[in-house]
Amino acid sequence: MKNNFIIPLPKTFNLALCLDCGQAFRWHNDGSKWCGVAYGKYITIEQTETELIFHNCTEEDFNSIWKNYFDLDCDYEKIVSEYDDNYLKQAVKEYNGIRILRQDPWEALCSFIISQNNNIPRIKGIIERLCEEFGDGETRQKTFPSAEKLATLTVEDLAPLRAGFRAKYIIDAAQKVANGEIDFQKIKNEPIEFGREELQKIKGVGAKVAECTLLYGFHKIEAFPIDVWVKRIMAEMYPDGLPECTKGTEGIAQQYLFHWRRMQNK
DNA sequence: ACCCAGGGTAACT
DNA sequence: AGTTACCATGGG
Repeated sequence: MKNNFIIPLPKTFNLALCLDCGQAFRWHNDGSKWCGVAYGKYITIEQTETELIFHNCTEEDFNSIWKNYFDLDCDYEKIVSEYDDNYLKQAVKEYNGIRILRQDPWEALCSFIISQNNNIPRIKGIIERLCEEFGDGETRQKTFPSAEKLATLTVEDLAPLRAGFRAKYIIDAAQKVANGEIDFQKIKNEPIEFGREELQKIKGVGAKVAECTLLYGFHKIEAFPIDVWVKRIMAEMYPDGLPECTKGTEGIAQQYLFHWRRMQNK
């Protein structure tokens, strides 16, 4: 039985919002704790009034995985405090504490390929079946299968996922990543425009999926994915474009606006 | 039964 | 260069 690792609740941090605002698809709430897998590790996390509790977690795992995953070195308070726009201020007022998770690039790419023309509950289902079928580890705690693993499979092998027309896109992405045709290290280091062009060489990856991959998988926070909800936001609120205060951190504004606008319809 | 979903592709004008 | 049908599947 390992010990828990506990830190004071960071400023501008809300665990439930981070994990359930449509950027990551492998987390679920069991009542008080959030359970999920990232970077090959299963964990349960709990947010209290004053603390963040990482259950069965060593200090080493916190420092090498979770501190980075939750982007704890980034000063979100400073970023959202510079919003001088009424819509953004309202979104932050209602949903303060959303952060852009630093997800694994391959998981982000594969997840958002699956997301196309799909709804979030079903995206989660397909990804869950993908991990259960082809990931490693214990049931319900399996790792996200690597590109190398998926590159050995065929479209027919993916039938149990019920991913529809997306199956062929998953295979193509896995092959191009596994054989080095797509170089994640270079995408990480080069300006965002390189990643945009590179990722769209994959079948089934267009502007939007590329943008999501760059934002969530490579932490290019200037990326600005435009899905049907953001399209509505732009038409309804920003016909002349985003306000100046979001320059350079458009992806963070996007996440607040996306979640805010989606919640309005419920 | 119907419309829609964190879109992309290919085949049209 | 700018539209549009079609793609699998299932949630609401």
